[in-house]
Amino acid sequence: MGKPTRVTNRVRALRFAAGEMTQANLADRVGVTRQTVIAIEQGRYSPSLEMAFQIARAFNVPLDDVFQYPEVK
Amino acid sequence: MGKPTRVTNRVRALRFAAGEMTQANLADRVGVTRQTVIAIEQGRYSPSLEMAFQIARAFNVPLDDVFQYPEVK
DNA sequence: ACGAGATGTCAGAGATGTTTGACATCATGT
DNA sequence: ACATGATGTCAAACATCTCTGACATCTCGT
Repeated sequence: MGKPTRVTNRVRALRFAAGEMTQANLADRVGVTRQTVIAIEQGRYSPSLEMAFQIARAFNVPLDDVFQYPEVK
Repeated sequence: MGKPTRVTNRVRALRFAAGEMTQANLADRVGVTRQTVIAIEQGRYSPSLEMAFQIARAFNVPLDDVFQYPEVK
């Protein structure tokens, strides 16, 4: 619905790297719904800052490891 | 309006540190309105991830230098 | 063949973030 | 005294993000 975001992320990769972590697992850990995880993995929109922090924490990595913002506009 | 956020920020400090940067200046640079800058500086809500990235870029610092997320919940 | 788990789609309702515009206060300089 | 710029408040419209729930597809194990 929203305009596609410029922010990219490595959520899916990190999730697999973390072992048997499913979308539902991650959603639980972060405290959001599976829908939201799906939408983010697909880059349909960028999450709120709070959620971005929580996701990074779920993987125990800094925020910049999960989300990237392209150089210029 | 929104529930107060857990995310804290150093926008105001960075703005002063950057010299004569006013709220309106920053808002322009980042592409948002002055209202939004005010609300964020006051911690009334946390910005979107995109905006957080843009703000960090406006100050030429990493995102974690501007926004912090407290340890636990 | 069947059931269960993981991923995905769709649509609508609800919550949060952003804009617009009008106006108030304080400090500064002329 | 007046004008200007910087900061702040308020309220309502608007945009974006998140949730709920129902359902489809694929894979895997039994």
